[in-house]
Amino acid sequence: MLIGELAKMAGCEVETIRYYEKEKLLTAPDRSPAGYRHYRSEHLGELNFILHCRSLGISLAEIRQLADFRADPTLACEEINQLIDRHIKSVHQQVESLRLLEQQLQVLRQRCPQASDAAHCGILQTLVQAAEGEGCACHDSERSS
Amino acid sequence: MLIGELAKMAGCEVETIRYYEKEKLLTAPDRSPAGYRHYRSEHLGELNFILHCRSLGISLAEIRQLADFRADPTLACEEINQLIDRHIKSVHQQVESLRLLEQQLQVLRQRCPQASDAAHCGILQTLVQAAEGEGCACHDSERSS
DNA sequence: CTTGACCCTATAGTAGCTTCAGGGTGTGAA
DNA sequence: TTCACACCCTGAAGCTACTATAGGGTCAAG
Ligand SMILES: [Zn+2]
Ligand SMILES: [Zn+2]
Ligand SMILES: [Zn+2]
Ligand SMILES: [Zn+2]
Repeated sequence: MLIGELAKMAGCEVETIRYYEKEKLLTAPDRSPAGYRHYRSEHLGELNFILHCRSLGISLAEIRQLADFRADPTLACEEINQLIDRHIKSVHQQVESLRLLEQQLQVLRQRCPQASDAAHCGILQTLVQAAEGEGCACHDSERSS
Repeated sequence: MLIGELAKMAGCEVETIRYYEKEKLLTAPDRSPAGYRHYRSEHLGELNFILHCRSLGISLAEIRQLADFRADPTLACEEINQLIDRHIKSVHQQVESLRLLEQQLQVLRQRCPQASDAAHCGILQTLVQAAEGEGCACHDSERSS
């Protein structure tokens, strides 16, 4: 299987595969005399493992760890669990801060209910006033709520 | 006011200020004979404007646009509103996808209720099986829900 | 006249790819 | 056979928004 076919089967870009190989996440395949990479089904498994972890937002460094645990399964379950726990925590924090952000943006958006020109844009006014240290609707709502 | 004082007043790093100047977000200040940057209160306003926008997750490219509207306020309120609307939409999408991600991670986590060794780690097993194309608890819960 | 806190520039590093430049390979058709 | 075209290769640069590092200059106090 050539790299383009592997990419199609796994649903990723050719460049991504080469990148994972360079980063030593994917074991290097055999090469044809012309230098073409030739993959087998085990490579598809490896690649899917990486892509699946990536779709869960797991970093390449963490995936490297997981792959090591996979290769040497005598220990480390506890570490795997902790890795996922840490990850859940950080995703949760991201969700919380983005939700706050969304609220702040909506408050800001309401400052300009109908469009006129920039001189009278409530959004721009709010941003400029905040820069002058006068407090802002968006971040003040955080305290008052 | 020297760069260190400005940084302290605005609550950012000195390097960040120099970076914004290089990116033409901040107007270049006068220099002392020795080459030191000397800032005035208007610079603090500019910098606070940028930092406040950044705290709302607005990109530097978008801040550049907003600063342009601020400089030439004859038009463009509608564009400002649209910029914020687009931004709210993208933040909202991020929140949604991260919430889904958190759910998936929690499903995955439950596959390993108690630690033993990696060979029996439900998390690792789930990830490996998913890579073999057998379907996974984490992403299948998406469909079943 | 030296110490230490500050300032300067230019460059490289971060994450996870994507894109580009500049070239080779392999196959089907004219 | 020779051409076109799709695919493959490498190495380097680009993306975001900074942060860090190297190597040096300035200034006030003691
Ligand atoms: Zn407006
Ligand atoms: Zn605000
Ligand atoms: Zn486990
Ligand atoms: Zn899954």
